[in-house]
Amino acid sequence: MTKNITIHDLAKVLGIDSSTVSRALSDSPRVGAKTKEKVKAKAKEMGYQRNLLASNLRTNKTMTIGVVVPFISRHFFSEAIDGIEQVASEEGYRVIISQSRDSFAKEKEILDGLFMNRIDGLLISPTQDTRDGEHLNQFSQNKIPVVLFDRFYENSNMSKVVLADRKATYMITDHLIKQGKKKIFHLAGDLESTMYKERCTGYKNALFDNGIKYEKSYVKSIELYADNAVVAMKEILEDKNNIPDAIVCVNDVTALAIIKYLNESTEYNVPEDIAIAGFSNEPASAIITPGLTTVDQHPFEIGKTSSEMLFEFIKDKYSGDLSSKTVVIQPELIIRGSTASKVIA
Amino acid sequence: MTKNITIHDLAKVLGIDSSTVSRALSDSPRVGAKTKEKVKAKAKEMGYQRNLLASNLRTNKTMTIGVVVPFISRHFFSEAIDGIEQVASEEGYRVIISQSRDSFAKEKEILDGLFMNRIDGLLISPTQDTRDGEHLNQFSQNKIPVVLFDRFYENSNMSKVVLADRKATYMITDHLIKQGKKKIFHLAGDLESTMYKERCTGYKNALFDNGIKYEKSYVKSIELYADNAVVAMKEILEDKNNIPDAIVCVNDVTALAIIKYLNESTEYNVPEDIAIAGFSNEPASAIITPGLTTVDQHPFEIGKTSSEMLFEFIKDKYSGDLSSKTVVIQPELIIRGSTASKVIA
DNA sequence: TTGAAAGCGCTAACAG
DNA sequence: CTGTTAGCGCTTTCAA
Repeated sequence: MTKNITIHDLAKVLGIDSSTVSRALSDSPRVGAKTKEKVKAKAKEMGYQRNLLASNLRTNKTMTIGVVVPFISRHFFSEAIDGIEQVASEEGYRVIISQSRDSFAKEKEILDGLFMNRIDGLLISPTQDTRDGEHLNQFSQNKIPVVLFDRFYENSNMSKVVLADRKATYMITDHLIKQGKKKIFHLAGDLESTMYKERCTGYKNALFDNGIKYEKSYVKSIELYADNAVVAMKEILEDKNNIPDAIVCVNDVTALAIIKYLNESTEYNVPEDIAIAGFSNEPASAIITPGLTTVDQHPFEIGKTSSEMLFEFIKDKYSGDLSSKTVVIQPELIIRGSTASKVIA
Repeated sequence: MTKNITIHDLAKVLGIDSSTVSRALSDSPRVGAKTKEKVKAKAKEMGYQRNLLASNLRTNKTMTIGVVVPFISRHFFSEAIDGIEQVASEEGYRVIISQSRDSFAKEKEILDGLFMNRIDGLLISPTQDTRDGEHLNQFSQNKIPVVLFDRFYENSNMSKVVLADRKATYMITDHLIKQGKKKIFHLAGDLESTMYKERCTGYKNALFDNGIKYEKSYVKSIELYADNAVVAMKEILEDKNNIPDAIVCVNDVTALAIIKYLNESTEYNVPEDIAIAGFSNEPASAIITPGLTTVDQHPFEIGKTSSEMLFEFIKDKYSGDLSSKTVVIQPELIIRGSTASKVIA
């Protein structure tokens, strides 16, 4: 191990004090121009690389933010991370990314680790099971700003950037109604979760505003995997007297699976017999035939916005209150063939 | 800012020395059981959180690895990162993830930053433009292990985990030939890049081994975006006397775009008239109709394997040489409808 | 404009 | 089993 060279090594070689070297390297105005040059030249020559561990310990800043998401590889999160990383990198910050795999215990562990590493700020999209922000207190108490994004828990007064989930499903459902659909089912996720509850509410509200009676039995709550969606669809089709003419799915994966299933293995066609709508605008939704009507969550923008908010807080550290702030990102309805009305189709 | 409490605070309260506290907290065998308990209880009571900056500075280890990829949100990389993060987390390491956006300058900047943060190991999938490993020397010189994954540069003697790219396109091309295709084009990427060159070689070799003459004009090198693929396809179709019966695309995005274009806007159908094959097995390739024949790169496994290799090196730090090691991941041919032969179709 | 000196919070000899 | 002591490499008063 070639010993890393330090400011003391530089100082010795140059015959000056290490504090001067330190100042020179950080462009302090309190050091002579010639000295500065000499120091920098020597530093480059000797391949000096500042030890940020020492620097951070001293200054109690790390220029690093933590990001915690349930699953890194999910389209939504990887796009959001892209946005976060971009902003952070412009601000000169590094990003530590961890995934909780939707385990509350792991999330807690990660947060402790990040705290011990003295991150300057935290962006987190909490676990499904995260029902309160107890484990985030260590950050707030030490004036380390926290911004939640996408997911959050109720009664939280922390700052957050979220999608107008309710509005999104409202837009979709309303669109279906305008296409002439009457019997609209909703394939929901876990209704204990704030997010899926909101989406369900959007669906209900759209029905209500259009004078359509809400039928509780039209809402099927499942674990959101492709296979489960097909199973649920089969069950729905068993009641021949009660075949839906549209289904509002709470994500794209289930919607895509249902389209494939209906078109390839049943007598029902999409969209002629049953219209299908998804949620997320994943890449595949533009590829399938017919194209999947869905809603774009603008994940990159959510990441970017939450990250920008975080840096506002980081910079305001001394000036202001870290009072709760909420930004709501607007969904965008993407209309494709899977919900075309019979007339148009 | 509630001042963070330190081992000294604990020591004072308990009336013992801070070094004993330190030992107790790290479960050193050289401290009494009762003392250990007392210390730990007090630590929990007072909400003590170890300052890893100080610890790391002292031990010269950070329990952190760096990961650098061109684009975080690309399916391949986000899956690979998933694998990396999983292994790292099991090993008790944190992961700093950065994206170079395929800019060599940014990559260099990132690496300097990671070095200054004294990461314990580095996983990197270099930029297209990275032609040598000069900027990686600071790591190797300080015995910080580096593992390249997916991409690498030629003449590098660094350890790496890569896909058998050449074999992958060989398998695809061979499959097409077995399906009776004779006039097989290749839609390639930048042929200056090692990876795309390899893929092109696989295509050529398969032709050769099957006694089919290689026609230089059948290889079109483009920037790999959907739009460009369609443009290239149009150009190809202009020569009515020379319509291909199959196209080996160097990625899925271009293949998907071409299938959509051919089936929706031309007289040619996939696979009856022209068979199309992709590369990557992205989610959408299973969704499109017909399904896209492609090759799975096992990105998660590539990430996992490279990460495991890195930790081997990290642990071997004192025992052994960091000699160059290469693991080649085998591609998996995924056959779907887009290359079905006329007979079968 | 520069130097001297202290200390961030922790760990690890060494000593007892 | 526990305490003393030194120091990781840096920044930052304070003094000159």
